Amino acid sequence: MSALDRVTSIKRPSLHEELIDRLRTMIVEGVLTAGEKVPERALCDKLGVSRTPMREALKVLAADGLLTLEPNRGARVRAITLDDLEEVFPLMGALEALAGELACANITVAQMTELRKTHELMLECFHASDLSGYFRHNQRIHEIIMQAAGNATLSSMVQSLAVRVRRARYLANMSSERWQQAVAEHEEIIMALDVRDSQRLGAILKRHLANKFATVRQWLIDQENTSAGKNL
Amino acid sequence: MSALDRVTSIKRPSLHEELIDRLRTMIVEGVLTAGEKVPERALCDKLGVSRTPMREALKVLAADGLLTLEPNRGARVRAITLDDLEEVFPLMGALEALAGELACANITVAQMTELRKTHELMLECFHASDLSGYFRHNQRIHEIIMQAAGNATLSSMVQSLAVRVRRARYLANMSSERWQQAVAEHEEIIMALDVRDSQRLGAILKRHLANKFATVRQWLIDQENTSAGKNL
DNA sequence: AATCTGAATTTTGAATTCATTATTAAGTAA
DNA sequence: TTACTTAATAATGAATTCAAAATTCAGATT
Repeated sequence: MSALDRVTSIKRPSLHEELIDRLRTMIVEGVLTAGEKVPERALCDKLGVSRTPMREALKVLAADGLLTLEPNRGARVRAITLDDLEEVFPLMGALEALAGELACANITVAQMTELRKTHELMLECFHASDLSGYFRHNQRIHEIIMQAAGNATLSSMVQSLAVRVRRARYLANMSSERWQQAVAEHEEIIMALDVRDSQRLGAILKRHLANKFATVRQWLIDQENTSAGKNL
Repeated sequence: MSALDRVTSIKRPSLHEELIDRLRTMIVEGVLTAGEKVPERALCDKLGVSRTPMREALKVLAADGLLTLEPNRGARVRAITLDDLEEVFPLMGALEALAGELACANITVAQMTELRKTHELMLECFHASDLSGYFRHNQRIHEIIMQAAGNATLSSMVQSLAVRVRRARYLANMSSERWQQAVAEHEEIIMALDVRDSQRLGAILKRHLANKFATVRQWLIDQENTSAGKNL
């Protein structure tokens, strides 16, 4: 095998794919807020593309559940409702549980090491009350588990659901007790993975998600009360 | 409430949505066979639409995993590989299990009645060796359970995965023992639902899917052996 | 003033056009 | 022949154009 074989081909992602990413990010970060109409023309001008690839991207994001397309009336950012959350969280729970079970069977030593390392870093952030750092490491931990599960289809499904939930800036809403609980759950996760107890890990992850749901749910309720109608 | 309120608005689905359905069906029914390049121009002519909505549809189907887009080289129908099946079936198992658990909590008397009725019809087809009738009723049973679960997000995810698997015409491959086993599993499903035993139902459905996997897997292996390389 | 009507404007859906990149075909040299 | 160029053709990706639908807004009517 020559060194040339390792040279990957130049990939210039097509415009519509780039737009899918850009728009998704804009939605997650709240640049495009829920309920709002997507200003197609303005976005095209701002991003320097024509309407064709933009509209292709909108179609894909709509199929993914981030937007709704109203016939002859353009796209709207889909709002997160309580009903949505009640649909999404049991699903996430089941999928994360599956990921955990698969990870028990497949996780490598290197991955286990990175997991422990990341967990340590997360703990430090917790003790330093560094919420955003905590969030980052927390996310990474779930990524490692998902990666260890080795199921790309599962991964992309969870990813898609996670995006829908992540738009909620619910973290600030986390009580100190809830935060402690979350950390404790993470300890359990590591332990179960350590002894490859897939049944237990699945159960923990399901519970972990259920508890997370309670936090997000409360955040959403608070949102609706403060800025009536104008939810995320 | 006046009678006018019950008049639903006229919905003319946009071209690209119609195309998504049409193309999906063509892929499931094998009109477009796996590995094959999607003849964009020809399809547009045949269906009487321009390339714009067609390409929008292709983008969506690609995001859904039915096609792959090769830059500057058009779309290809994604082939089902053994690896794919090994990813998809545990997922389907977990999702169907979740659907079963939710259905236990939510299924109505009417739905339970239809379920029993459909099960009876399916049994008749089984005894008459009517494979396609069996397939239809079988599919309907899973639909009823999914409907009873009352989770649209879950439903659409399972739908999307099911389409990917359904392209395999694996049914003809089902041995008489396997067929009997499948029927027995369905009896168990009905019983568990009857007594609302969600844990057991979940387990049965997971097992049911695992067994189905074995059948599809064998079908795929046979395929690869008979028509080498030219798989679905 | 409040509501209704209808023309002007904007936005959307889809066809068309255009530039770029692949594919095929034809010709040339070994 | 076989391999290698290069020209011709076809396809793809994206911008533009055009028709249909929605929205806005000025003026009419009560």
